[in-house]
Amino acid sequence: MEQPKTDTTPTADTEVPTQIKNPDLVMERRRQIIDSTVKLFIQHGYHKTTTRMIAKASNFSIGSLYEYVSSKEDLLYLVCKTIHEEVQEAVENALSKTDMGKKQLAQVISQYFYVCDRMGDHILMMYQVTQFLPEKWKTKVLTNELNITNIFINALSSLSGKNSFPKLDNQIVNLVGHNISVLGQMWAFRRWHLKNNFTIDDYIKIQTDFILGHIF
Amino acid sequence: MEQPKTDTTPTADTEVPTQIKNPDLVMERRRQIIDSTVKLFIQHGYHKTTTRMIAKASNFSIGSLYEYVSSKEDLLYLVCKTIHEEVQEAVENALSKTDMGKKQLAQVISQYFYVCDRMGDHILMMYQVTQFLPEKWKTKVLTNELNITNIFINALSSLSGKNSFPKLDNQIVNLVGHNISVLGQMWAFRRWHLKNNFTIDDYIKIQTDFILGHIF
DNA sequence: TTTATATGACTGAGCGCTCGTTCAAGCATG
DNA sequence: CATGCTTGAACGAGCGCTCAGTCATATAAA
Repeated sequence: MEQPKTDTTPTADTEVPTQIKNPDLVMERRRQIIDSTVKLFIQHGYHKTTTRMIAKASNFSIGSLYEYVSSKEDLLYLVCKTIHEEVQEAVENALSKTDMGKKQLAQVISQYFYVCDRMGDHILMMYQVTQFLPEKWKTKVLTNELNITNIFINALSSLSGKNSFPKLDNQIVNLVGHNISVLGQMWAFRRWHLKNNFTIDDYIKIQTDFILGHIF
Repeated sequence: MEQPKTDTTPTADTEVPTQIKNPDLVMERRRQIIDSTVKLFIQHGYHKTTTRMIAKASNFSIGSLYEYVSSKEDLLYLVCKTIHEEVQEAVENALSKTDMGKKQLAQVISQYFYVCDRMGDHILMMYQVTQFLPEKWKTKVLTNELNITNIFINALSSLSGKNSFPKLDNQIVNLVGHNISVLGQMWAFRRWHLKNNFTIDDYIKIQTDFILGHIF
């Protein structure tokens, strides 16, 4: 298994500094802050969401906010990280239930696409917002993104050559993994059109056929 | 043919107001402005690009800038529109060369993907920037995006049922069109990973196989 | 041809405002 | 009293946009 290790220390990391001594308090407060921030970012975007709005929505003063988080950019990073953790967990859950046989690939795809449906707002927001991360955090966030894609890649490669699946070259497996990842996200970032023409179940059905090459 | 009509009045539209009387001058100056703005937006993003930077890069005073363009948001719209026109033209060019037979679909995909490679910066920028458009303009920009996707959809549907292609249901054609569109753009917005692992020609080769169902 | 006037492109200092961030002072707990 | 947490007024950099004024050129009058 080439499964890359993902550090999933919930959010108590020392990565982002804080003035507060009690680490439990930090975790609890940051939860609150991140939760309200996610909502605000989804609703207004990064720039139109002010630190004051965030403070108010989390029932803090701005002063307090800056005790728990050192800058708006750092907060943005925490937000991205939390969302990725949520997606990753959901996907891994879906994966653990099935043992990668023939039709199970379709299962995994389907589960993942449901996650994308449920978290559409979050996914869209991530697309819009990663650009504002300082380089240091951007790299980390892209790594997290890659971690999720790697789940598919690993699933595919564990399948390659078995159960009437053709033996697939690494490059192909790699790219197909990315395709699955992106076609899921596409449901989020093209929903302005897709939701008018498909239900999520239509979408899953057709895309699964598409991915598995049943169309042409 | 369900080809939707696309208004391709270059950029002389009355859509975006100006104080300047001479329409030729408006066209010429706006060209300059849009050109430098595209570069700046690609380099710094929308928010970090100030109107003063734009003015300087176009060899104007800010005052003058605002004679030709009524707000930064309007300018953003002009930028998006111009890029879409460029993509659309390139795609239509590619399409007109081949007469939609069997292998020509692969040709079109390949041409489109080359456009996405060449205009990667622009495509990425559009993804990051559409969110800042006022609703009125956003709708128009999404329509332009759809126009491009429709080129693929029309190509596919003119192909459906002929030349050993299966007869495809409308929904499927529709979605596959979007998939082609997005898989092209993916080369731009995932290049942080893809460019390390594929050349554009690798990418085209594998994706074409993928789309045409030759993989599984 | 010269002079007076009108036009409209162009200039850039500056207004009004927002926003991220800080810090001196307050409060609660042990 | 000390420590740890909270508060919100204050700061100042930076932004989009305006507007009173300049200047080159075109037109009209003499």
